[in-house]
Amino acid sequence: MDEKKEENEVQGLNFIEAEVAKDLEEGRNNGRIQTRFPPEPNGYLHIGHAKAICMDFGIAKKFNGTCNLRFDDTNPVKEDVEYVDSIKEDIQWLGYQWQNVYYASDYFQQLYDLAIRFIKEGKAYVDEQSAEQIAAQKGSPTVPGTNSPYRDRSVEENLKLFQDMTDGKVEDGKMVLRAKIDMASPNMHFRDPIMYRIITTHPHHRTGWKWKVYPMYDFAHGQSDYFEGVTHSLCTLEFEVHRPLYDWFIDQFADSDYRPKQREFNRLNLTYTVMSKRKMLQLVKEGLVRGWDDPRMPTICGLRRRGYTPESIHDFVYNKIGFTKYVGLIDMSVLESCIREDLNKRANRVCGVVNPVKLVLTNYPDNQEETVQMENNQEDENAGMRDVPFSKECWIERDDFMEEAPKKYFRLTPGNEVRLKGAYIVKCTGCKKDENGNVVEVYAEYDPLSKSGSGTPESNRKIKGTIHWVSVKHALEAEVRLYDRLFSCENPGEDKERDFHEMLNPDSLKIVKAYVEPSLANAKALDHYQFQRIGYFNVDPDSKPGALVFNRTVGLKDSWAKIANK
RNA sequence: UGUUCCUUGGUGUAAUGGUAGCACAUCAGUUUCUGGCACUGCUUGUCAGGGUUCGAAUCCUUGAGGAACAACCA
Repeated sequence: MDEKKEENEVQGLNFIEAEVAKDLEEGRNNGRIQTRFPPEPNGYLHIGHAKAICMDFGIAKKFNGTCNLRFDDTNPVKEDVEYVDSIKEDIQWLGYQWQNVYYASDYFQQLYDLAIRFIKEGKAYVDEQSAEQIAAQKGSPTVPGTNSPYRDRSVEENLKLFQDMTDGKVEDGKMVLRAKIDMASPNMHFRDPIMYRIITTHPHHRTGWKWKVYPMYDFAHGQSDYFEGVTHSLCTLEFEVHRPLYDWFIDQFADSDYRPKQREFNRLNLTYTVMSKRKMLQLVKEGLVRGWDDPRMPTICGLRRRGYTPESIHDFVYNKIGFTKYVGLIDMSVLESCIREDLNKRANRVCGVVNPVKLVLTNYPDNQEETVQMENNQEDENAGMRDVPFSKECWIERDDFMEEAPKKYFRLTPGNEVRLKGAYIVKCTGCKKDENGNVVEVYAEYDPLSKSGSGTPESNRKIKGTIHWVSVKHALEAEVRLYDRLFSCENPGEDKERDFHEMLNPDSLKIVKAYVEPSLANAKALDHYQFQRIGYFNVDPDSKPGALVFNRTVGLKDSWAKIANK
């Protein structure tokens, strides 16, 4: 019985959750669960961070623990408050709330005192070689390193020199504090890792000019976890090699059985985009995108502006990609299917014509107009109906007319009938072309008895094709931004041969003039819609009444395009 | 020729010694006043060899392939 129950509990847990469950069961750290999300405030959060956020906050939620936000702000050269604010905003938008906000810089004094203790115990020394010399002595993964000539200084000398570093008496780069461990260790991270370096050129965004020495990641992260009482320090796979050092540092000074546990999971890689901060920064700095929140960026703010919902991202992370130790590459189509699924339920349907051509109903009275009713969302029974004006001339998609159509083309072509969504059945009679052969107007005759919902036998006729439309007289002009993948190759981050710029998709953004139905006049920023038969769109923050701007979040699946391409 | 980690359909992920399943993608249908949604069905998989076992994707072993690590970055 008990065995059965245990099995059920382990079901559906990823490997990290399973380990946490086990720790809990064994009473590790008094049954306490505490995690942290530790971003460095040197860039905007991206979808890969969203995965880590779901893990860190999700574990705390699932096991009744707490999760804190801790900024890993140990390098003032790169960090800035600008990023602190955006990071907080993005986490909350994703639907998570931290227990406390902490900063690694909160622990600068504590870390410093600990460094002094290491020196006094003969476990750290001041090295005054150049970065190049130190690197040369490190050896390589296959060749052991050699000891620094300064490795065996006296405690007193080390203490004095570290004090000089602290007091700003030493120039940047002239001295570092290193842990004295093992220059021959097969793990490179044990070859006397640097604990402190001197930075006097930049003020810290929180401590100003107070400190001249700053701790390195390996000496700051694990210790911060320990000071805070973190029980599970979850991070990505590249830190796996750091784990023995993480444990080593803590073992040197821990005074109880409590131990934080670092565990690693795979980071997210997505096709047709890049996730490295360096490359994203390059995209922004070089103006290759319009900013960190450009809807083509994989940033949280970019996805938000693009029309992604927190729910869709959560579904993607938890139910679609999972957490493992295998470094894979997720197809963008998986993310796209998540947002389609979410928006299918919540986005109201509207008519928007993105590539317009005029349709004239030759037998419809010239000045007549009328109102037809359309369902807002047939996937949501509470969504209701709306009125849409109809008249003799309508904008329709260029793609919905072909003078000479192939088989299985169910749209307008001379002699063929289609249903104008929510209105009438019309029969195509021809078109007008300009001197270059471009279609400028399409002609059709409507069947007055076929009005949708009228219940007449004519209205109930089965017509193979239904197209959307917007009355010319009532149409609102809108700017529509059609986004496509940012890169034209699957894994731009991996391709070291080709230049980054060459791999960019030149058609990642197309801006078009579109016509939308008048109900959209007061659409608010970030509102989601489905432009029927076209795709999901949301209102860009640039949008204003009278100057509407829409972003294409993602297109609808288009099985006609597949047939047509064959 | 070091250390650590990884390898299940095209992609990602389940199966925790006992029926290899799911999602996305693909293909073929049904349905449809969205060529959407929904529904049905097809195809495709345990990296290789050896061992333990009544039974192995799972445990052991050898090999192959891949990743991370040589920043005064995190």
